[in-house]
Amino acid sequence: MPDPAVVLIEDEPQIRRFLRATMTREGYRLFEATTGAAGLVEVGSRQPDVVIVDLGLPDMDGLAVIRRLREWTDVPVIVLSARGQERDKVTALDAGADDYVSKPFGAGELLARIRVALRHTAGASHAADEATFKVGALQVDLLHRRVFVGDQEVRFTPIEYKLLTTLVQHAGRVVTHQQLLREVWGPTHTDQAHYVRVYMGHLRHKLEAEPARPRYLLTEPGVGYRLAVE
Amino acid sequence: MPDPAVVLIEDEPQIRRFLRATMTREGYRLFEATTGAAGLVEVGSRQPDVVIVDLGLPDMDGLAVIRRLREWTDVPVIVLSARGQERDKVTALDAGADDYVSKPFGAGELLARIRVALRHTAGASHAADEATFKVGALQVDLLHRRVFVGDQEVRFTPIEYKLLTTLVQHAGRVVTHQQLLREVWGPTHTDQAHYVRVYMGHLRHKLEAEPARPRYLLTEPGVGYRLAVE
DNA sequence: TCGGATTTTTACGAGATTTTTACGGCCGGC
DNA sequence: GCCGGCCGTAAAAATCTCGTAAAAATCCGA
Repeated sequence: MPDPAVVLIEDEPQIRRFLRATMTREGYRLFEATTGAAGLVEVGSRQPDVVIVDLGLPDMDGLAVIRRLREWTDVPVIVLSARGQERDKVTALDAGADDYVSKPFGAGELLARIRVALRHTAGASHAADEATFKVGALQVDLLHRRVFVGDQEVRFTPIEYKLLTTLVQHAGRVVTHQQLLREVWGPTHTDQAHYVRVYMGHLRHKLEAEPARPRYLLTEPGVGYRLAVE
Repeated sequence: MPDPAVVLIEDEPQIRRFLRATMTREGYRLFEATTGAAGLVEVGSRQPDVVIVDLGLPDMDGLAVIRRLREWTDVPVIVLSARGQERDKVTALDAGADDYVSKPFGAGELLARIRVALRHTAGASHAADEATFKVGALQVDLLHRRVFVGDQEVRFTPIEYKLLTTLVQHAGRVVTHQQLLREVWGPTHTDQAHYVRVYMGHLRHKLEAEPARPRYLLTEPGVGYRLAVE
């Protein structure tokens, strides 16, 4: 493996300088971003092996950054935070973070936790996924939250988009009604199976040339739905 | 997934009691060991989804436990420790631990970190699950829930598919009517033996070249059915 | 607060699936 | 040979699922 790449999303110059020094000394390639928005772009373009994100960012909540990342990548995310409250930790970890380090932290500990994260991805091959999914004329840009059919952009409501990305993450495999309800509407709505039918109708209406004969959004009768792959 | 299994290696009765209460309440199956040696045995026999190990054990160093575990398993290990020194954390993490929680800790944080560990293994098994059953021209792709005869895809209703996969899971062995009814229709229908005959007919009609002379779905008269292997 | 967008509910017909029923053949025991 | 149980097949009946439309409730930004 070449030197591991790390994206650091952090606004405090002091901490950035400190980490830049340690990380480069340890042989990491470090890419920095000072806002959440810039960080998301950086992760998309650099495809790093680890992301370190501060919870207190100027433009958007660090939690939102984690959730946006998790829409399209499984890259390990380590949270830095000035707040050491248990509630903050639980929220961040459940939002998709892999580790949580409270400030002030020691360089040694952070580096050790980065090594743990790298060990994890060494086993799993798909550390850095592709950020756009394509099949036929359909194109889903998970990084920028944009969807195209041919060169025509299609707009979606939040639930429609979440439903689509859930299918994208399991593209080619069947996703059960239960799974979709849990992922999109939360674990409390797993009995409202008709929600899925209604919204799958919306998606087909917007994406398919012939909504009644879907090419991408396939029904698996009695089980759930499947997004076609090439 | 059934309830996740956790092995706890910890000598302090107070902490054991505390964790026993919280973990069972959260729906985990907890197995306890009070010494490192017993812990290693417990992990070997229970094959848990997560291991929690205290660094200060009476018989052997917690670090040694971690190293011994890493000789043969990648199961996530979360370290509990009274010592919060950075040096201890680095040593434990580099020895193979996946996470390090200092005492005193909150139940919420530990549970959240356990969920992170479970997420990791869920993703890993996912990728490794390249399970497809083959015999002759028949091909059952369990991961994608697709079945082929030759290169022709065959579609199945939920019950048909469940019946087929039940046979696949015991391929080469006889599966009794009772067993099939219990697995497919649930324990309340074990007296409707003709269901199996009707549906076995469907399967043969869809899979066999000559349904009357089955090559894959064999009848074991008076007992049940058997799926042929090479 | 208003108006539009979005989500949640409700209803229903077409079609697929499951369940039930019926019947004919086969085989071993009597 | 006759009978009863087991097996396979077919088809009718009951039930459930899916897609669709549209009304009602809710949310959200101006």
